Amino acid sequence: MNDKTDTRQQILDAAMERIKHYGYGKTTMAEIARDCCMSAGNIYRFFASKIDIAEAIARKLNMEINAANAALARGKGTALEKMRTFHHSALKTTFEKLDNDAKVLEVAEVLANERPTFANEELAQERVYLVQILEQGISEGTFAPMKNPHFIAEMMQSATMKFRYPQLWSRLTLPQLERELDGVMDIILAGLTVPIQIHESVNTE
Amino acid sequence: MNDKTDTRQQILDAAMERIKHYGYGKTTMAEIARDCCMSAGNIYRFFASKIDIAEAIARKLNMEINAANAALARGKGTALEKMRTFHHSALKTTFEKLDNDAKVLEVAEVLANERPTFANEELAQERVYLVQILEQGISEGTFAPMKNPHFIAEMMQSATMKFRYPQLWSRLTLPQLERELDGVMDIILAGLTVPIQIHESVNTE
DNA sequence: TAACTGAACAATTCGTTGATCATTCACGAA
DNA sequence: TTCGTGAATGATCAACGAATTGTTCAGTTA
Repeated sequence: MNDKTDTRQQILDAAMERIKHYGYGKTTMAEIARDCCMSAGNIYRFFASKIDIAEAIARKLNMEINAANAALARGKGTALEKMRTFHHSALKTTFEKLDNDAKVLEVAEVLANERPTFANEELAQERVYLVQILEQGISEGTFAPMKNPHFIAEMMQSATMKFRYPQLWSRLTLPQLERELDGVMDIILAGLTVPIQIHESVNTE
Repeated sequence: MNDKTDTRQQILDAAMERIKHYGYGKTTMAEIARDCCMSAGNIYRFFASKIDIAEAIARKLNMEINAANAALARGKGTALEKMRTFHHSALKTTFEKLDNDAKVLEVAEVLANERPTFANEELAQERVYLVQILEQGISEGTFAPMKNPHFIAEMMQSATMKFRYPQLWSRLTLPQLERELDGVMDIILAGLTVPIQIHESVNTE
């Protein structure tokens, strides 16, 4: 059983190395196999398809981010500070990935196309930490009590969606984006200090 | 001089008709010319390029939207109502365009690539109306006085960015999107009732 | 039995070629 | 001069056979 996970890991390492250098598209199963001194066919005993290898890699990277977010959520600091830090480091991580090696972005793009639910899983996981921070803020008295913190977390993700998609940053620098994110957070955090009004339905006709 | 604008308009009409039916890519200059009983070369006496025709069409459509927004901004109703209506009709318009004929979206995409500043111009125009509504809200006492309404308007656009890009709506229905937009607006509008705190700088390291 | 191979197959990409199209321009008609 | 033509040009696109690559599987090895 340990053999099995070892070989699996070996394949993942070889794939990660190649993808970092050449990108997902230019990395072939035969090459990954050669790096592992095995046949291409044998890889399929460990991964059902090429895209599954990419997914496994992404899942690993995300686990690190989630661990950092978990630490942030339960660590020292006010809920306000944590909220800002949370979103700022998400932005910074994405930006630096884009800056250093665009290869990571290629994987993200392919994954978004072929595994449409994967990004949603990630967002759902992130919301767990957002809810923790929201609840801390409520018990601190910074945030007004809210009926459904999970829904609020979803809305926060919605409002900061722009900062997740490099395609939407037409030539903006990191400082510009950070300033913009700060502005959005100013409004949102102010909004959370007030009891949220349930809106009346709006007629757009 | 009137001949000139007439011919120009004739070209625009023919182009719009063809693009609506066949899309931008599948509409050729020769076809537009034929519809106008002229040679393809002659079109270039009125438009510098094919993409300029698309831009002129988009500019025309946007003028209508801007007129509606201007009417909304100066019309009856509270600032809160107007803010919601403003964003809801933007969403609804985009959604319906997507639903009815995806051809319009093709034009938007090509335009975004070849005329990167065009979308920014549109956003800037939209902000003019947002600022008017914000100022109405301030004088009504609904919104807290703010140092820079124009910046706030920019942040509102940032936070509602998701609702402008159909590519980000992975199979969401209009009611789902509307509910989400309502949630985001709930938080933002709540935030605007409170004096915005200037955030402290955040260290993400 | 479990791990693995390599040939076979199907799907996708690639490279070439011919056609189409946007754009230009020398020239003609009004 | 103004409005227009239509042929020439170079860029882009579509088509299609060839090559590459992802995936499967009968069979070999240990």
